[in-house]
Amino acid sequence: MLSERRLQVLRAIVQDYVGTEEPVGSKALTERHNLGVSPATVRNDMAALEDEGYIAQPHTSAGRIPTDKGYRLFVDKLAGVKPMTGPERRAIQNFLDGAVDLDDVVARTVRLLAQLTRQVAVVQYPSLTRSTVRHVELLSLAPARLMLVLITDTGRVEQRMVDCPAPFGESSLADLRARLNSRVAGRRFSDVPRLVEDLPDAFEAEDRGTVTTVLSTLLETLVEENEERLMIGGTANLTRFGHDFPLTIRPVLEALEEQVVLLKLLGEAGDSGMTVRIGHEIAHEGLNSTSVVSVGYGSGSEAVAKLGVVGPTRMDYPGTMGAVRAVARYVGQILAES
Amino acid sequence: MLSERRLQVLRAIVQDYVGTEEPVGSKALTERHNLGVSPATVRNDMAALEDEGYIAQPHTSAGRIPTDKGYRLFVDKLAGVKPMTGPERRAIQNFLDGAVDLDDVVARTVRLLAQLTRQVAVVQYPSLTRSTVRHVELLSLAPARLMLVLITDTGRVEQRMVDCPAPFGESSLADLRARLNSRVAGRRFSDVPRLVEDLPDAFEAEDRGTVTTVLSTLLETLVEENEERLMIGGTANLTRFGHDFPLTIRPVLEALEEQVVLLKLLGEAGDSGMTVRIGHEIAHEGLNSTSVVSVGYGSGSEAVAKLGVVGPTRMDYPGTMGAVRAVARYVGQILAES
DNA sequence: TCTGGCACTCTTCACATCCGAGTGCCAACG
DNA sequence: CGTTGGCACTCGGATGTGAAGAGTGCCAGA
Repeated sequence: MLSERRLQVLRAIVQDYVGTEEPVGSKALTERHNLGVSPATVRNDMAALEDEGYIAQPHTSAGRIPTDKGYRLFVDKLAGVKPMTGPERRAIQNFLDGAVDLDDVVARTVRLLAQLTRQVAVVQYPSLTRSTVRHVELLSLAPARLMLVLITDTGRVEQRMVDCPAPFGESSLADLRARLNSRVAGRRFSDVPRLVEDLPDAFEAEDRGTVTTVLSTLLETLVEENEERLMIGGTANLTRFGHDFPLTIRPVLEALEEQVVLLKLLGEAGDSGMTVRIGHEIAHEGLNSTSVVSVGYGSGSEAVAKLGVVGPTRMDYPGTMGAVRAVARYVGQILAES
Repeated sequence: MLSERRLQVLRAIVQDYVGTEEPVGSKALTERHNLGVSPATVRNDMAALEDEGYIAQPHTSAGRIPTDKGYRLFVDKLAGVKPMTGPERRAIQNFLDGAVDLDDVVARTVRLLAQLTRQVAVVQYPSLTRSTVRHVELLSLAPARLMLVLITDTGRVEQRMVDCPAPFGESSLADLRARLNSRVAGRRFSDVPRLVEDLPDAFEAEDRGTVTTVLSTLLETLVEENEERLMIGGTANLTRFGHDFPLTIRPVLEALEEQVVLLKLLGEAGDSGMTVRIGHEIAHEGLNSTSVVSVGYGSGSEAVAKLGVVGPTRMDYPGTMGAVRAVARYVGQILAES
């Protein structure tokens, strides 16, 4: 087991390395942190830490840098979440309050996160599956062609074309619209299938085909999780990554363009609380030298989507976690209000 | 005036430089292009071209590279648009045909353009102002709260909340909905203001306030050009830019995140035909070492939005222009069908 | 007007060198 | 047993030198 002081040494190494971006040696450590021991002692501790795999040296006769395992220990045991200051909180709130619609909320959130953390921000649009239906609208575009519009409580709107098997009269349409809304408005998506199950029975035989088609289109829309979208921003911050550019940055940019990868990444994170994944803990190869800090956010007590940042493993974890948490909280408030 | 051969020399320089990314010298030129003259002659021509500002040498005793002015001449006079091959066209069409909705069309277009040109692709969502109204829907969310949903012929949907000055009955709502649609459905956005001008007169005094509010919200939505969105992709291709990375790539990434900049850029381009802007012809500073090839696309004969690519000034102009034009054409077809 | 020749300029690369930061080990000390 | 100072050792990075090569500009001649 690692002694208390060794943990302190590890913490100091992480902090210094995050600050300077350069391998940190024993002498510098004793100077910048008053550990109360000599460089020689620190060297012994470092050797032990290296044996355990928490730190490594890039070359012989260079300082040490933390390994993924080292960062993991740092995040889990050695560091807390650095709360935002009062002015910062206020700035966040002000900035988000200016949003006019859902797109704008998401866009502002991305910019805010990117600015606060100086890293790449990723914000998932509020997901359909966990939200509730505000309204379902049916429009007749042509005798046998309908448009289905679904409006959610988070302000999201989805539309689908429906080709009817048979012409569908205006009165039937009004009837269906009314019945549909009385059953599903205000309900959670997951409850909808059950609620509309027997709806076709209420209609004449000739309309039943159309009703069934409409319903199945509606259900498809509801479960269409792969339609989940996300917005990313702050990619320019990638240029602060390392000094050996093209190789470092390209795979990350490529991964960021693969929305599937990002969605999977966010999806894998625990549903509650903040999740930090470090370096090789991330399955995707291109992101092996990055860390991802993500958290769920939502309008109520429950998360409806996730947001987070992607940055170098060498990042300021406490600060980043603080910013992510704060932003998620305020976005949740904004969504609840609207 | 430049002689015919000097123009050929310029063309050869551009082609070689685009291919090799290295300054091109007189000897290499005569070897790769059979100009029928000796290196010494080419040297004289090069000196003349340099005097005129079409080419420059990075250092004494290096080959020449084209200047912005040189590229401009090349694009205007020396090169055509390289058409896509048959298989390429088919691949484009197949890929775009798979799209399920507007978002998907745009997303696919971006990916396609990025892949074809190996550069950064920018696609503007079909703009509101030039399209026509398919349907306007009004929903009552609360006694004095409406939701206005606008559906365009390009499949785009915009929604807005409307707070009414006074409660608005269901029958009035149905009335307004019907009147509104009979007037504006199928009309162009630009005609809408005129068409609904006298609509409030048809209502009772008590409802007039609400009707006016609804109308002004509708008009706001129509003119809200700043709401114009765009999608970008292929940023990973930036890593192929130059070898002196961070400095080259950062300002570009920053500019790409400023949607305002990009929208302005696309907006400035001529309405019809393809526009190529090269290097310093672009006002925005961060994009001074890039070129932008853009073109309008639309469902009919008229453009409803623009798309294009951003790449290094040293790009394959004929090929890029061919890809951009082809993609724009097919996207137009897809939009017209849906 | 084109061509071959020639001297000149610079960049690039490889190689050798030097300096210093940082380590590991060891013997001594409390 | 943990801590400390000393010391030899290792490498990486910076610096300098020299040779090679590419490319130019200019000039005299066809």
